[in-house]
Amino acid sequence: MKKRIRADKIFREIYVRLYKFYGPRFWWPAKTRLEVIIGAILTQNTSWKNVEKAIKNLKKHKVLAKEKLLNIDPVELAELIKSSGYYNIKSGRLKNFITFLFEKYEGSLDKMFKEDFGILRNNLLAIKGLGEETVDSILLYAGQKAVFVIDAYTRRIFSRHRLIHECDSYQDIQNKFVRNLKSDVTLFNEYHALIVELGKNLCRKEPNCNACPLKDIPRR
DNA sequence: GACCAGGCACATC
DNA sequence: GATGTGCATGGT
Repeated sequence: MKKRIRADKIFREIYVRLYKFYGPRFWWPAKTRLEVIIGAILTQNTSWKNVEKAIKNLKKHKVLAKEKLLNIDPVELAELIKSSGYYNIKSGRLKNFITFLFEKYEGSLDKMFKEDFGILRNNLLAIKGLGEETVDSILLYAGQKAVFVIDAYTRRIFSRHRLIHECDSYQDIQNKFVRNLKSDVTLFNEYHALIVELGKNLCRKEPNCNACPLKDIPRR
């Protein structure tokens, strides 16, 4: 009878392999917490390169500031973030977040992140346009909270190794990561960033490529 | 020109 | 609860 390898060993091994292969990712690629949050919203179903252009444009027009975002006309904002796609929708989503921040936390990210974790996560999820992935990215990368972010790459890669089912709910997949890893902000930060790196480089083009750092990870 | 990218809301069944 | 659709640019 073949001995079944413990899931936590595999989750750990995948992390170690990716880290050795790609090295630290220094995520999130942003200078401020506000920039992280804006990036998290703009990158919804969009390549990061297109988001970078939009953020650069916001900086150029000196709009990358809370009060400015609060007061700018949504149509004007949409124009500035055009390169990130879905610009009308995303302009509204940025507005929704910033309005929430001022109404609930007097425009202070410090106050917001001092909120009880469970309450904050639910508050953020109640904002129209912020789903689980966006909210968890904000909590982890802007708020330094130990939350594991699940995205399309995570689903694809981990279902391929039969550690999850691709159709599992977000919550189910997240629970699986949390159960099998030490709860640690730095680990969660790096792990998700490494998954994205792998996903961007190899995942679609050559799923069984020999150069893949996970090529002989045991499948369950 | 087709396909994809670090999602989400909403309609319909 | 599952499934389908609209939102849109820019790179390959």
